[in-house]
Order: sequence, then C-alpha cells, then structure tokens
Amino acid sequence: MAAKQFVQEYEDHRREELIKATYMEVAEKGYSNVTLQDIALRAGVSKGSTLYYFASKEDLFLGAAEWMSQRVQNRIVDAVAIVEDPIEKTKALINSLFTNAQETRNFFLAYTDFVSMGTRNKRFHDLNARFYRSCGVQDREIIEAGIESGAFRKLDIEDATSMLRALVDGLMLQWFFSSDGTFEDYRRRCERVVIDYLTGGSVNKNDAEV
Amino acid sequence: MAAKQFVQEYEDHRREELIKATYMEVAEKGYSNVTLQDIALRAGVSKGSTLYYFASKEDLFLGAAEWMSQRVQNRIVDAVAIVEDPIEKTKALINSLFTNAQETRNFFLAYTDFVSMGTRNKRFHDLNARFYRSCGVQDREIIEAGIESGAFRKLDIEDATSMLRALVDGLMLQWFFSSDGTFEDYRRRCERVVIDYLTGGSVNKNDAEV
DNA sequence: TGTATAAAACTGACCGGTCAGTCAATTGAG
DNA sequence: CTCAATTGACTGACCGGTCAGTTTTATACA
Repeated sequence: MAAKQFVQEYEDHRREELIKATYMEVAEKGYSNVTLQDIALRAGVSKGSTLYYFASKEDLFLGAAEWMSQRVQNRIVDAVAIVEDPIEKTKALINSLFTNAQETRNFFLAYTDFVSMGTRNKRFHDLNARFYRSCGVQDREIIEAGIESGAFRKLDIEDATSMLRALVDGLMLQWFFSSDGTFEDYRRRCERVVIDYLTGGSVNKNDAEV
Repeated sequence: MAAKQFVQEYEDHRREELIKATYMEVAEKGYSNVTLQDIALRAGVSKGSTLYYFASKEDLFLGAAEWMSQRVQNRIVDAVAIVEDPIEKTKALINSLFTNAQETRNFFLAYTDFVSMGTRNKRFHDLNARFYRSCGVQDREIIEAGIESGAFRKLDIEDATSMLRALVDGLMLQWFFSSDGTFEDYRRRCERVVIDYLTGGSVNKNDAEV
C-alpha cells in the first residue's frame, strides 16, 4: 500500500512537471507553436513519455489550462483572506493578478491562448467558462460586502464585478502594447480606477492628483 | 493610361478580396489553423494565386490585420464625427466597436489573434502598437473635450482613456464566456459604466436603478 | 475587324520540412 | 523473472512555398 502510494505520488509528480513545462511553453510560444518535443525537453523527459502520461497533445494542454486556473484561483483566495477591509480586499485581488512583470506576462499570454482555444474547442470552452465563473465568486463577495458596509457606493453588483474583471484584463492588454508606462504604473492604475469607481472617488482623490 | 488604371484597380480588388477572406478565416479558425488553401477557397481563387499577390502567408495576414485596423478606425472616426456632446461621442465610440454580435465576434477573435502574434512577431507588434495608438487619439480627444466642457468630472486623462479602452476589451471578453446576458446587455453595460465613471454618476443614475 | 505576339494572371502538382502519434526495443526496480 | 516506465526511430498526414505550364488579356499590325 505504501509502495502503491509512492508510485502514485511519483506519477503525479511527473504529470505536474509535464503540465508546468507545457504552461511555460504556451506562454512563450503560443499553443500552435509548441511541439511535444519542446515540452519533453523542458520537462527533462523524452517525447514518448509525454504521450505515456497524457493521451494526446490536447489533453496535455487541457491539463495545463486547468492547473493555471487552479493556481490563480488559489492565489486570489489566499491574498483576499488575510485582509478585512473591502478596499484592501479589492487591492489584494488586483495584486494577486498583477504580481510581477514576468509572471503576469506568462499568465496573460497563456490565458489569451486558452481563451482563443476556448472559442473554437468545446473541451476548452467549458474549462474557461468555469474558470471565469469561479474567479467571479470572489470579486462578487467582496463587492457585495463593500456595498453592505458602506465602504463602496450603491452600485449594481453585476456592473461592478464586470467592471473589475474587465479592467484587469483590459489593462494587462494595454501594458503589452504601450511603450510608455511600466508594469507598476498599470498595476497602480488598475487599483486606482477600480477603487475610484467603487467608492465614487471618496478615497484616493489625493493619490490621483499626484 | 486608363487601361493601366483599370488593371491597378482590378489588382487592388483581388488583393482586397484575399485580405477579406483571410480576415474571415482568422476570425473563424485562428491564425495557425488557417491554410492558404482555406483562404484561396473562400476568395474563389486557387492556392497559387494567394502567393501571386502576397509574398508569403505572413504578408497576407499582415495585410488582413492592417485592413481590419483601418476599417475599425474609420468607423470610429465617422461615428464620432456626427455628434457633438462628449457623452454622445463616447457612446458613439463604444457603439462603433459593439456593432452587432456576429461582427463583433469576428472582430474580437481576429483582434486577439493578431494581438497574440504581436507579442511573438516583430512585424505584427509594430502594427498592433500603431493601431492601438491611433484609436487612442480619438478617445483622448473626446475625454479632454468632455473635461474641458464640464460634462465629465476632473479626471486624469491617462486613467480615463485607459479605463475606456480596457472596459471595451474586457467586456467583449466577458461576453464570450458568460452564458448569462445578451450582446446588447454587455454593450449597454459598457456605455453605463464608462459614462458613470466619466461623469461621476451625475448622468444616468436613473438608468442604473432600473 | 481579324490575327499574331507579348505579357500578365492564374493554376495545381510537386517538394521539402514539420510534427502528432505509434511501437518495438531497452532499462531498471522489486 | 516480471512488468511498468522510458526511449527515439519511424510513419503518415499536412502545409507553405515553388514552378512549369495554361489561360486570359492587352497590344501591335494588316
């Protein structure tokens, strides 16, 4: 039984190694430009092994997408849990997506790739929709609590959650294109605009004037 | 000379046909899944002809990206020109991007694909950055005028333009994933949230309460 | 107007390269 | 010895790009 356990863990480890390698490759090259050879090389195994652990290339990518979703979701939950104030929670949520330039870049590129697949491949579509919804639960709760407590103004919940999510995605996109402005500038802009919208500008007026 | 003119126009027509076909194929399948055969078939020519008019597959896609940019930009400029009020101008800008479900879907999918290429291919990156900047001129002018006239509250121009663009992109993304809410819902939400942010909620409070 | 000639437009078979997936052979732990 | 894990050579499908050849159009001339 102990041996069986060990084997299982070993197998899971291998699978995770392959998934991480896939995720990194997708971020760097984009789905269609990644070969099984690339993934195998990065994971330190042979090409044959990739298909020993996963039935197909598609399954491998599906695993990577799921892994990424889970990872981001956990990160959000953890970051939000350690603060109380709705405004701080909102900032924590934004910061758990805008972590640092390299990581955010990887995440965003992989994310858009999976999104793109999601619109064309049924299997990926379900996953993405689920991912999107599960993140949504977090921000909805924060915003509801914020309105309840009076920290935020009286807003339509749907509008506010949509706005928060749209701004994070949209500003990441802008950061990629704009040669003017650092990653940190965009992170702070996201915080500022969201909080400004939620509170009606009653909080960080002074910050904005700087 | 007249004949030469005709030939030129005919050639341009053919090129445009190929570009349109490429755009549609990209929207439906995504860059990497489109073959020259697909494009030729849709344009009603042979595969050989695609490379008679364009040096390579990449050039064909570059043409499609440029065409799309130009088309969207013209549409924005036209839509914005026929109204005066900053709030109406802002709505017109949003509506020229949220046209209808089918067209917006095609635009958005092609757009994200070109964006994805832009991060990996120098030639596409320049194009996208230019596109992004040229659209930016429009919204910046509108927002500056709005603040000047007092229709909008005193906002940081950068924050406001960023916010407008991010919200359009972000809400399109959401519309793809959400099974709840029609295209029209998202179009109106975009209008509502942007105007609410720009005016500080002094305009369509009543709308939001519905 | 009809005919000859040149040029441009167009075609699809073909080539070379790539890559997902297969499988027979090898390794090594128990 | 057994069997799961691992490998990489191999296969067949696919696709971008080439090119020799065909068709269409424009031009020149009688």
